[in-house]
Amino acid sequence: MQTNSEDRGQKWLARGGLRPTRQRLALAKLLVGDGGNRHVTAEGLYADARAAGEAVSLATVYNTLRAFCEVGLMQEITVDATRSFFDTRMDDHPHYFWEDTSEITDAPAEDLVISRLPAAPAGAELTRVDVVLRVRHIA
Amino acid sequence: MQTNSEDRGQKWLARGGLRPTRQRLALAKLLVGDGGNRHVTAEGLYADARAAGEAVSLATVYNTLRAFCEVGLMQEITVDATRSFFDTRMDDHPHYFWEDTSEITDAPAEDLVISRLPAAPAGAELTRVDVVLRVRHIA
DNA sequence: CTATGTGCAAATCTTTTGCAGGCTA
DNA sequence: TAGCCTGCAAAAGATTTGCACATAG
Repeated sequence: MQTNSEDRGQKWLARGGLRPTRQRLALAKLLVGDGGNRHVTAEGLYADARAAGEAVSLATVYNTLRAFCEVGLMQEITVDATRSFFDTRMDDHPHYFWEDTSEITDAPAEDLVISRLPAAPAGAELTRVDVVLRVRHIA
Repeated sequence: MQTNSEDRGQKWLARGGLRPTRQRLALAKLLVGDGGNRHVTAEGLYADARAAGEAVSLATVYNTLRAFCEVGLMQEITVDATRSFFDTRMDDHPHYFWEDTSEITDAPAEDLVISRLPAAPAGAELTRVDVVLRVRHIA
């Protein structure tokens, strides 16, 4: 129901310590309102917001996604050199990247087992391991 | 020696079935002349070419890298949303991405063992598995 | 000779930024 | 009220493209 998804967005936003402005609440609701994880591009979220009748500018969508990432509410996923994707799920998990439609979906983390991993080179520390399974719809 | 690296570039180019123009030979020589694998950006290779005294335009570098990828001489690596990287090594291998300097280096493939991998979703086929180890220089 | 390839500049696309006005705490 | 936010438009980067000229086969 509506109220529930609004609450969820509000709490989520509060967790990041960000001011609950109208625009941020609207975007938060779109992002976590239904509970599921979303993988969005700035343009895509902007389109969703407009479709939902929310008045938000594209620049604000960019700034807001960036802000959400900075406070640890989301993370950026790099799979396509031409577009940035953002994920509401914060744990380290693998993704499917659909090359023909440029979409991202979660891959089942329990089905990925890395039994050996290269160590970080001397003088370096490992910050994250990105695993992207590139897939394509069968013709 | 010079002749050797020129030969190498020439043969490499021929393998792709591309016409050996002056510009392509120059870039090929820079890319595979010393035998090692290179990870370059268009801007970076352009700078190298100019430094080597080769007259090549930036647009041609872009077009040429794209052409090399199309004929299977190189592959694009996606690790940074703002820049495209190209790799002369064609097998599927992991990379280190240095977050602080935006550089890419090869990670030892033998140290990566994936004992279980998520299957491609129904109706899809797996084309590649990208593994990027993000690292950072220790302060 | 004909099809490709090249170079320049302009165009495109995504993302960021400057600045004036608006709103939360 | 003070400081953070927002929106618009302009700026900034990276990459691509149109078109006239050059060149490999």
